[in-house]
Amino acid sequence: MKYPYIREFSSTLVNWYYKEKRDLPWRHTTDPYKIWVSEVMLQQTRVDTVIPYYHRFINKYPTLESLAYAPQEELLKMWEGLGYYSRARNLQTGVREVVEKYNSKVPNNRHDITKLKGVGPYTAGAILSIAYNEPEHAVDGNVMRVLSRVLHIKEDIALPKTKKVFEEAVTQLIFKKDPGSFNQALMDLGAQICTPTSPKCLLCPVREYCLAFQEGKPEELPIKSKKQKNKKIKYDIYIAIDEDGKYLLQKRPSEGLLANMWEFPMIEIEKENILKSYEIFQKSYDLNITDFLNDQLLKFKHVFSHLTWEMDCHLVQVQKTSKLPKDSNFYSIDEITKLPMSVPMLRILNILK
DNA sequence: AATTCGGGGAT
DNA sequence: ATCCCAGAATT
Repeated sequence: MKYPYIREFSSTLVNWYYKEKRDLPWRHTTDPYKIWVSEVMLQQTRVDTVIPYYHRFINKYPTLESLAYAPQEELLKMWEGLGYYSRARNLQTGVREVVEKYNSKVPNNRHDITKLKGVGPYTAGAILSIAYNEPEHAVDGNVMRVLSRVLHIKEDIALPKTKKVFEEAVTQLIFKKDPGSFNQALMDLGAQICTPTSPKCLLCPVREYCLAFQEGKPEELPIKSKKQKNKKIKYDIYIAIDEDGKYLLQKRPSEGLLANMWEFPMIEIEKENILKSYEIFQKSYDLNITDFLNDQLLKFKHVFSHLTWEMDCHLVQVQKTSKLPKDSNFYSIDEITKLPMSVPMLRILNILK
């Protein structure tokens, strides 16, 4: 399609951004490493959530090298509560690649930077445009919403191939004097004005260039199809205390959900189970429950994006055993506090404190 | 192309 | 409850 107001749209948008942009921590630097950290944290995560994590993370790991040499458990602890923990592991992998293969210089072209672990099309474009002033697209959900309205694009944004349409659009629209500001302006507009529901069109600096506003129904765009189904899994959680008052913890596998994070032992409740869950627990950890201290310590749900855990927590006294399974051990509360744990496990830990 | 990965805030 | 957020990796 032809969109006749490219120059006016782009300069108007950027001028609005210069005047109205939010004062965010990562907007005080052009260090590609720090921009990288911020962009990874911001993946599927709100600005307000990221800000305190960003400060603490940069304070702890101010340089590529400091992150490259950090112990993974310490890194995960820094990421604790932020979610999508593979982002942290992939970021460290990517940072190590830069230190080793690129002499600690973050690549300044899409070909090389996209090869880095955890750096996809969006993050590549964000780093290149913001840190290196390169005219590269950075299309996220925000940008697709804004441009679906401005350009009246009715293709399903849930389909992977649709993103190309927006990437090509940005490539044509981008403000080449200041690509980083242009990309961030699109996102700021999406966050503050062109919101998912009830967009503030009367405050929009580019509404006279917006085809959806002219059509009268900007809130009906973008079009997005699929909704994911949410499976439920029930667990009995065993908070097991030994004779020394220490608690049994299990480290999760190195792949999959909450990889390498610690948790109180979880026994999935399945209908076809013949044994009671406490029997399975005793058998798996090769120990004996000597006392059921509290069979209704805490019962709650935790909702992930693609599944829900229903957790029933039991406090039990156990006899210490010398043959615990791999990656499990007894720890004091102080020791537990230093280990990375998921939010539902932190909730249990808080009850114990 | 579809699924898997967290968690929280807005509606 | 539902949506969606400065997405990427895996299948």
